[in-house]
This record gives sequence, structure tokens and C-alpha cells, in this order.
Amino acid sequence: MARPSSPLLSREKIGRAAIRMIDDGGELKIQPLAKELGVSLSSIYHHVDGREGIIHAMREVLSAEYTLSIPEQGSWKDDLKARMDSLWRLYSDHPRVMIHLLGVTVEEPGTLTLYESLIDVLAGAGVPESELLTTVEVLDAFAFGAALDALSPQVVFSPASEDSRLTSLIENHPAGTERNHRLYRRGLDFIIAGIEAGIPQP
Amino acid sequence: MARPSSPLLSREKIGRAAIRMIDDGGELKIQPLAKELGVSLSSIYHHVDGREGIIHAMREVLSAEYTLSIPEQGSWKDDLKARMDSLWRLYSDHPRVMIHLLGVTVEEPGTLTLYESLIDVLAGAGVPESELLTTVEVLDAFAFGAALDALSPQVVFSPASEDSRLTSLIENHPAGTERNHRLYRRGLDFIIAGIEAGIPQP
DNA sequence: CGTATTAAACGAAAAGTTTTCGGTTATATA
DNA sequence: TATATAACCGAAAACTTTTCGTTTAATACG
Repeated sequence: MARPSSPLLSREKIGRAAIRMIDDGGELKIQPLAKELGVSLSSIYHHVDGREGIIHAMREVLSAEYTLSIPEQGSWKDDLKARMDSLWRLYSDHPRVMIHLLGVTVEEPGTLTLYESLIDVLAGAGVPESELLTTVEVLDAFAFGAALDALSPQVVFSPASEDSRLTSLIENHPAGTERNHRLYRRGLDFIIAGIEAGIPQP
Repeated sequence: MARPSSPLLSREKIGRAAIRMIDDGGELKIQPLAKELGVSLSSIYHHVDGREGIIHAMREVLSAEYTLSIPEQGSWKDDLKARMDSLWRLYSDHPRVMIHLLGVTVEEPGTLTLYESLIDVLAGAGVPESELLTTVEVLDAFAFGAALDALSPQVVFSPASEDSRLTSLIENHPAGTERNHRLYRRGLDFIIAGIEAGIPQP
């Protein structure tokens, strides 16, 4: 087969297919990816620069997809939560993809609208300028860590610990998605309380 | 060469060498690992079950290394910080290793002394039983996310945003290890404030 | 309008990694 | 002391990624 009338592939198609593949629990293998795309192995290389190129393509797709701008309309806490929920969705919708993104250094200066937007809200809330960036980094790190938590199996303590209090705690603790969401909500509330406590009173 | 008088290899040696290799910025390749260990490629397979086995070996080494028990001796906040610092050290000393561990499901029920120890401190502080586990999970997720933050390059905003306030903020912001440590400290303080706010008054 | 260049695909070969296998000898077991 | 097991090696096999040469469609240019 030679050049087709209309292209079968594009960076975006490759990125989307790779994301789907990884979200579905697979590894990032190029042969299966090509098969999924109904295309030959070597064709991939015309659009992206190998494995790393595929990872960049995934980042581009997600970047574009989650660059929403959210109107400020409520209290700073509500506005902050709305923005954090967007960030959280980006991370927690694709935790396994995130791991791949971590492995590759970013080249392009990413326009993180969401980041700027968080800064605006925090500044409006009265967080001192000197602490704005660190505070945003804390929020980001937490959202990221919380999303990756979904990949860990339920915590199991050693059978040796016969602490029945603990055992019953664990038995009543939710698992899976519910545990993960609860952890995110609780942690965000904690951090917001901490931010609030650090705002100088006028 | 046949069987040597005393073994050249062990799971632990393999795990340690792999950790060193990854911490130094390398990939986890078996050929170079064997060379580093002064041993032939195929010998590795007598001690661990392939690539995944090496990852398990790394987990075992780190598990053993960071299973410290810390005495309770100060205020609950100080005790909590001491335990979190241990967890933080485990994660932030080896962020790239952590990424590999994420990719493999844990088989053995990990005896997380540190986890139990955090629960004790929180219970002592008056955190309601029903919230103990979630609170520990929040702390863990934050420590993990903060450690992985060290792998991300400095945040760069788009040149399009001509907000000079932001630009100067970024210019004055620390980079590298200092930024990362500051983020961890600040975040932990936030979360502790949040935990405190959630403790019912007696 | 014809011709040259570029783009998009393919199959096959090359390069790189991981895993398996058969062989050799030392140590442990019985 | 005989036998089994353990620890090593080199070589082959299996699997992945990457490169290369070829084909044909679209596009650009004189």
C-alpha cells in the first residue's frame, strides 16, 4: 500500500490511541498500537519520533483536552475547589498515562492555564505573594499523589499485628474508587483549611 | 566460569544495584546491571524473576531500609512530622525508583510500620476513628506527590502571558531541591492545620 | 500542464533487550 | 561417597524498537 488519498494517521490519533491503550491497562507497545490503529508498524514513525514521540503526543492530547477556563463566581474556596477538581480529573482519569509522562522531560513550555488560574484565586483570597507559587505547587503535588494512589492496592497490614481495632478499621474502610475520591476530598479540605489559616488578617 | 565458592549475587545485591542505577538517572536495563555487578547477564535470572523480579527486589531493599520505628516523645504535631519526614525521605531519596514500583502490583502484604505508627499518633491527637485511615492516606499521597514533583522541571508559563507580576514571582522562586523541600514543608503544615481543625473539641 | 518534490504508507531488515536453555563445577545432602 | 542442588557462563531464541528502500498520492513550481 502506498500513500492513501486521505491520511490514516496523525499525531493526535496516535496520542489518543496510546492513551486508550494505557488507560485500559496495557503497556505502551508500538506493534499493538499500530494494530489498534489499523496501520503498519513503521507508519507510526512518520508521525512521531518513536516511543518518546508517542508520549509527547499523549501529553499534547491531554493538554488540549483539559485546558478549560473556569469562571470565578463564588467564594475563593469554591473557586479553588472548582479548579482543583479540573486538575484532579486530568490526573485521576489517566493515572497510568501520568506515569509515562513523568519519564520524559518536557520540552515545550506548557501553557498551564489552570496553574495561572489557581494563582489568581489564591491571590484574590489574600495569600501573600511570596507564597503563591509554593501554595500552587502543594495543591498540584497533592492532586497528583492522590491520583496515583488509585493505582495502589488496598493497604494491608501484616497478619502479625493483632490489633483488632485496626483490623476492624480496615474492614470498614471503602476500597477502590470510593476510597480514592474520599481521600482527595478530605485532603483538599485539609489543605484549604491550612491555606486559610495562613492568610494574614487585614 | 562455574559455581563460585561464595556467591557473587543475591536478591539484595541486585536490588541495591538497580536502585543505584535508577537513582543515577539510568534506565532499568538488565545488561548494564549485570555489568555493574560484574556478572553475566543470565546469572541475574537465577536470583530474580526477570525485570519484574528486579523491581520486587528494589521494593524489598527499600522496605527493609526505611522500616524505622520512631519513639513518640513530643506533641502530636512533632511526632507526626517526625514520621512524615521518614516517609518523605523514603520517597524523595528515590523518586525515580518509585515510578518503577508503581508499575508493578504488590504481592506481599507490606508491613508498613510507618503507616501504623502514623495512625497511633493521629488517634492520640484525637482524630475520630472513622477518619484515621483516610487521613493517613492523605498524608501518604501528599508525600508521594511531593517527592515526584522533584522530577518535574521548573514550571514555565507561556511567553504569551505578559503578566509581569507572575514573571517576577517565577524569577524569584527557588528551583530544584530547595523548591521541592519548601513545597513539602509548606504542604505538610497546611495538612496538619487541616487535621487540627477537624479534631472535635472535648 | 507536465515535472519535481514531499508526504504517507508498506514490508523487510537491522538493532537492541529480555528471556530461555544447556553446560560446567562447587557446595550441600543423604 | 554418590546425588542433588545452586551459581555461574555463553549462546540461542524471542520479542521490541528503529531504520531503510520502495510505492504511489498530493502538492508545488516553472
